[in-house]
This record gives sequence, structure tokens and C-alpha cells, in this order.
Amino acid sequence: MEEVSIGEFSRRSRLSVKALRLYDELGVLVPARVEEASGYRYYNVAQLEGARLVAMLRQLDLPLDAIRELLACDPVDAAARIAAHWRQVEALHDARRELADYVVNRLSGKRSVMYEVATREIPERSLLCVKRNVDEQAAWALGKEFIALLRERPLPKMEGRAGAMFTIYWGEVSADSDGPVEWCKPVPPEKAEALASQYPELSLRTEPAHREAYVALPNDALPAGPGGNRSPQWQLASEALHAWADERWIDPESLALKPEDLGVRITYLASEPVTETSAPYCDIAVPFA
Amino acid sequence: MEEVSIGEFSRRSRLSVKALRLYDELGVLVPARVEEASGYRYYNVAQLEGARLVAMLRQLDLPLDAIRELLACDPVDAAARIAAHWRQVEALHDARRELADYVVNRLSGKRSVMYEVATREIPERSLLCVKRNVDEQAAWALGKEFIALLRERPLPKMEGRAGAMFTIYWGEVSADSDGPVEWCKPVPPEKAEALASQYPELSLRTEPAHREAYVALPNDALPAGPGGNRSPQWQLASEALHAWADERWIDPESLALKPEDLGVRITYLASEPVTETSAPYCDIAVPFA
DNA sequence: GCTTGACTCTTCCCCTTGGGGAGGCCGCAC
DNA sequence: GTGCGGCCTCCCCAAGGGGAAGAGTCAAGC
Repeated sequence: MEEVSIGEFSRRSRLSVKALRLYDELGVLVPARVEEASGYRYYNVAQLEGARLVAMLRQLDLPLDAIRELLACDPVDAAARIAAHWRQVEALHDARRELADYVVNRLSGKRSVMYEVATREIPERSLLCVKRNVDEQAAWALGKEFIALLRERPLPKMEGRAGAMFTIYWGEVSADSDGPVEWCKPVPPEKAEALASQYPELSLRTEPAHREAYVALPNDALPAGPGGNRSPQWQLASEALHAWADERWIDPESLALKPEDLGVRITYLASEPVTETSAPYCDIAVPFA
Repeated sequence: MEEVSIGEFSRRSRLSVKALRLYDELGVLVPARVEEASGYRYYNVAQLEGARLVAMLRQLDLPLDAIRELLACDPVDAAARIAAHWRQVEALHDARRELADYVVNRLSGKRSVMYEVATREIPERSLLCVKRNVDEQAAWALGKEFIALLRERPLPKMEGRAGAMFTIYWGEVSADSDGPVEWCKPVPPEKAEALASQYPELSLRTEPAHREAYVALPNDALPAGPGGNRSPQWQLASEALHAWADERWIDPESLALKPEDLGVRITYLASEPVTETSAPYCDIAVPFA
């Protein structure tokens, strides 16, 4: 039970004295003993292991609150959580790499858009929808709910993109602004009525024929994560659509490409159900007249 | 010359009103016109492009000061700088990935060390050295100077690790603590005197025979970058050495593995000269009795 | 012209993870 | 006694905003 002063502990753990005092205050790394009279902190050498772990977790940019919780729980569980966190960091990093690429290329004049914009004709179609006001947090949950609902009861297969479900962002979705957001699944018109009666939770509507401008996203990039955080790819795609509209002198208003990106649609085309780890094909589209 | 209010500009640029006011204050993105009477900011729609760029650069975590400078200089030059910055980010990310791997594996009980520790016998040898007190900034420069010096005049080839130059950190090297640091190059003992006279800038010394414990670093990981920032790999290697010493009940003192990692040596073995982009084989070693 | 509601202004305090320094207490060596 | 090194607490600072308060402004409708 060898005790060391804060300075000694600092050298051995490679944490600054300042940081150690902060960790004490926040309950992340509490000295084994604090002398009442002097307030001197004394650490047990056995605490070094924990201190090194804290140092490493800080290098991974985990906030101190998270570190405190991790230290409190089972190591195996903690490992799983760190792994999950790291996956998120990796995804963000990949998206940022793409963004950096784009910025460098554009500034150096090599390329002005990252994603190709294409257009497509959408015929009139019948949709089973749920439209709800949800904020950033609830948006992801709504999607899961919708997918689960569709899987519950049999649905006629519609092949390819024609049958792919999609979402429409009718309003801004952020932490303090709650949509609305609509999830839609195309169904064969002739069976629409019958299916609608099977899905009392969903509403049936007919979407008129129109055209869409769209960009396909790299298939490992979901436009929004479970936390609701919009990935930089969203920005790249939006950038590409704006540039495309500018080039063609299309009025953004008639393109439904409002500054706030309202009315934008995201199509998900997955052979397998969407999970946290498997991302489907995605594209971002805006209808235009 | 269409002018828009800050709210409108905020929506179009996807920058918060708060951020826009901050950028104005810091001179990063100054509104085209500020009405004297009301203080209202009015932006030119042509500024949107710049605003979007700022938004993207912020996503890449560039500080506002850097962004201001980038906007001021030539786009092509800016692109080069961003690319350089991104390379640094990538290197850091790679190192952190490894660290995350290690932490997860250790916590889940799969593996307790990341790097293998080995030992080697070092015979008595003659060294041409330069030892100087340098802080974090100057350390890298000293290395370059040393390498340049050695390349200037002919030196007998010594094959393999026996001839590899290395550095010894005799004292803590950080922003406010300046070593000393010693750079050494082994030379054949029989030619030592003759060579030393050719290199008046270097001092000749004889290192006694000893043993070293060492870990090899993955060859894309320099232990310290040009900025002097120590990569997380350093931590992993040090961790491995400590664990190894603990396992063998070797007193860290006799291992010269002091808490502060003093006396630690880094060996560089390169067929090609070390540049900013090509990393040589590296290992981190500590002598022991 | 007036009202009203939506914007916008400045100013102040808050967050996080520490770094830096001032001023004071303690023990130890000379 | 005195100097020095370590340690304590307390306060200010950074970036990049978020949020609230209180007041002023703009534009549309009546």
C-alpha cells in the first residue's frame, strides 16, 4: 500500500498535476487518501493502472463524464461501449475525409462537385405513410418503428427503387425543431386499398407524378446517425444539388430546394433490413416542376 | 447585389446566427453592410459561397484563426494547407485507432499488451554524438540537422541495426522542458578517431556493453511528429515495456525505465533518408543492468 | 398611422478540459 | 532563520458556441 504524492503520481501516470486535481474534483480519479489538515492528496500506486487507462481514454477524446461511467462499470461492458464509440468516431472520420477531399479539390480548381446529380421520373404512385412531428432524437426511433411495422404484416414485393421506402423532411429536424417527418412505402395501386385496411396505423395517399433531382450517397454513409447527427455527407450532397440547380438556372423555389432543404427526400434501398451496422443504398432527392 | 438579413443568411448557409455574429466579430466572415443606426447585419448573397466553405472547414475542426488566414490567401495555396492539415489528422487518427484497439482488447481481457517486448545485447561501441538541450519545437530540427550533417561527409557503412542512428532522451522534452536530447551514430571503433576529427561538431564517446529491452513500432508511426506531438503509440510502447518489467519483477530503476521514461532510446533504421512522409523502422528501447 | 409579431441587437453567464499564475502553507536542508 | 521545492485553493483564460434577458427594428395587415 505504497502511497505517493500528487507530483510523483503525475510523473508516473503522465497526467499533469492540474489534470489530476480536476479528475479528483469530478470524481473520475479520486486519491486514496486526502490529508484533512493540509489537503494534500496521496495516491496509491495501485491506482496507476486506472490513471493510465484514463490517460488513454482521454487521448481517444472521451469526455470525462463518460470516462467516469466507464470506470464504474464492468470492464467487458466498458470495452463494448468504447468499441461502439470508436465505430462512431470512425464513421465521422470517414465522412470528414470525404469532405476534406472535396474542399481541397474544389479550392485547387480540380473539381467543383463531389457527387453526380441525376434526374429521374417518378410516376404517380400509392404510398403507405406515417407523418409525425419528431425531433432529432425521436426521428431515428420513428424510422425503426416504421420498418418494424412493415415487417410485421405481409406486403407485396415491389422490386428495385420503385418499392424502396423513403422519408420526407417536411420541416427542419433538429434538437429544438421537430419536423414533421414522413416515412413512406410505395405499394401497388391495385392493392393499395386492401393493404391500407391492414395497416390502420398508416395513412394511404397518392403522390402525383413528378421529376426528382438526386444524388446517390456512398453506401457506407447513412445521412443521419442514431444520435440524429447529420453527417458531413449531407452537406456534400446538398452542395452538389445547389450547384446543379445554379448551373441549370433552375429557380431553387421551383425545385423545392429551399434554403433550409425542406421537402428533401431520402430513399433507402436495402435488401436486408437496416440495422445499426449495415447501411443500405441511400440517395438524397428533391422534386422539381 | 441582393442583401439578406442574418436569419435568412443563417438558413441558407446552415450556420447558426450565433456563429455568424461570432465570425463577424473575429473577422472571419464580415457582413457586406452593417446599418449604423440599428446595428443590423446584412449579407450579400454572393457571400454564401464563402459561408459554406467556412462551414465545411469548421466541420474539419479547423480553428477560426486558421480559417481566417485560409480565406485570405490564394485558393490553391489554401488547398495545399488544408491537405497538409488533413494528413496530420489522418496520422493522429491512425494512432488513435490503434490505441482504441488496445484499450478494447485489454478491457475485454483478450490481450494485455499491444506490442511485443524483446531484448538484445548491445556490445561496446563507439558513437559520434551531439547532445543538446532542446525543447519540443527544436527537437525535430536538431534531428534534421544531425542527419544533414552525417550525409555531408562520407561515413563507413555499418549494416543493419548495428549502424542505425538513435536518440536518447536524457530529460523530459516538452514545450517548457528542454531535454537534453542526444543523437548518436555508431561508427567502427578502429576508424572512430579518424572520423571524429572530420566531424568537429560531433563528440566521440564509447558506450559500454549492455542489454536493452525494446519494442518495434509499426513502421508508419514516427514516435514524434514535426510539431513535437508525441503520438499515442509512444504510450502503447511504454505501456508494453512497463508491463514487461512488472512481469519479470525487474526493478524499473535498474531498467533505467524511470517513471518519466528518461534514458529511453529511439532507434531509426532507414535505407532512405528520413523525410516528412517516409517513416523509417523505429523502435523504442531502454537499457537494463 | 398604428398595432402586432417576428427579427435582431447587445450583454451576460454557461459548457468543457485543462493551462497559467497569485498568494499562502508545509516540511526539509543549510 | 531562511531559502527552496511541493502542495494547496482561487481566479482568469482559451474556442465555439448555447441560452436567456431586455430593448430596439422591420414589415405586413388593418
